[in-house]
Amino acid sequence: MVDKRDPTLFSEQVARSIERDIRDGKYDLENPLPSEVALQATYGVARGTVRAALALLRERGVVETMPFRGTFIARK
Amino acid sequence: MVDKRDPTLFSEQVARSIERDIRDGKYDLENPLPSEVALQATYGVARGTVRAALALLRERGVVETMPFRGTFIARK
DNA sequence: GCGGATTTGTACGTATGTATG
DNA sequence: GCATACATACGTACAAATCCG
Repeated sequence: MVDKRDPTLFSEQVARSIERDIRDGKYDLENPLPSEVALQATYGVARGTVRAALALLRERGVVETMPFRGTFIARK
Repeated sequence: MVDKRDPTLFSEQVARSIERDIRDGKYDLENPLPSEVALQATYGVARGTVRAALALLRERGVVETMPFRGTFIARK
């Protein structure tokens, strides 16, 4: 869940949380991260916010999105 | 096998691979290409995806499908 | 010619991602 | 935030035509 009293943008909060989960080995390389709809429910934000967070992680080289397939951890 | 981390659509990946095999002389003109079920196993995708790939190759004039008989290399 | 196996054709349903209003 | 429409992909099931022992 996002902290609504944290001045950090929701999208940034979500991005950091997802990145933390990746670093903690919560996800594997072969399978996609939870869907946008699932993440939306997990963090209690709108789907657009989830997409913004994923866009940040793409820019940072943390994840890669495969059209129609899902978002994966970026391979180095 | 299809590369699940390649952003190219599965159907496009399969189509290119089949076309490559044809150009490499892997198949002959007299006999049908491997069946959809065989290709499904070869590439690790659903049959619908194989059919989508073959549809692409038909549009490109690479193959011809004989209903209930099989898909053949297109005669020029 | 018979009957089973094979192959393509068709139709669902589900899930996901994309795009738009 | 929500609704709609569409595309890709998977899985399943069955129908129809063909092939072959």
